[in-house]
Amino acid sequence: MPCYDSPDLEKLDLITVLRALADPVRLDIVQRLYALGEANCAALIGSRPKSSMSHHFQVLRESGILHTRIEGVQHHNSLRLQELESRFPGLMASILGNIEAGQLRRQTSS
Amino acid sequence: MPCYDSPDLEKLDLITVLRALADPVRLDIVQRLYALGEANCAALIGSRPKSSMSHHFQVLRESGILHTRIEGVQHHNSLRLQELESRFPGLMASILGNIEAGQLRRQTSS
DNA sequence: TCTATAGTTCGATCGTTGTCGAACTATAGA
DNA sequence: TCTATAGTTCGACAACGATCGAACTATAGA
Repeated sequence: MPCYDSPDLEKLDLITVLRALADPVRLDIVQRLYALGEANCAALIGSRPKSSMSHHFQVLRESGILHTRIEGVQHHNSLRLQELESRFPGLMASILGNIEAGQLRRQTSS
Repeated sequence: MPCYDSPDLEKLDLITVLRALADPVRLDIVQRLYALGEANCAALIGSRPKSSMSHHFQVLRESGILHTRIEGVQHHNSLRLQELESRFPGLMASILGNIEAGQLRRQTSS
């Protein structure tokens, strides 16, 4: 099982990112992941089947939104906020703005 | 032919807006519309068939991104930047940021 | 080595959406 | 009233994407 290397910054495509975010399940994953900081898949699945969620994680990974760190049998997911901010300034802040305004800038500027 | 009333601010849905933007043809329309300020359909069509473009305009209208002012036989389209900014702060700026940074704030704060 | 756990891959199904030609509607101008 | 123009609506088709069960892979722990 490889280490899921994330796509390079300059390869991130706005359409791809928007499409990845434009799904209720994935937007929920992104927003909860933001609240949690880092989480494994199980913590984000809820009641949906694993195969469905695995698909959504794959879309988020391949679009560059999500980074997956493998530790043993668990996959720790986190948002690539810095990379996304430098590639598409303000985008994630506006998406996450509904949750808690202002926190993203604080988090990414460190 | 009715006057295409735009959906109310509080009815705008983030998923719907993101889905509307997550299409290359529509994102192109939005970006060119931003550059032009206001334009009729013909000015934005390019080489595509009218029926395809009419579909995209409908999606953009119904999602709340676009406002259509009817004048005689022509439909004048413009972005609802103020409304979008107040409903989803920073979203359109980040989408349009690739084009010309800073101009959106200047335009919407007037 | 055996089992449980975490997550992926595969394949099928099904609803959604983009595309486009053809017919239609409505307005402006001759 | 006739014609041209601007754009919509309809219907068909194809492609894509979400969902989910079942089988699979890989690691941790007993």
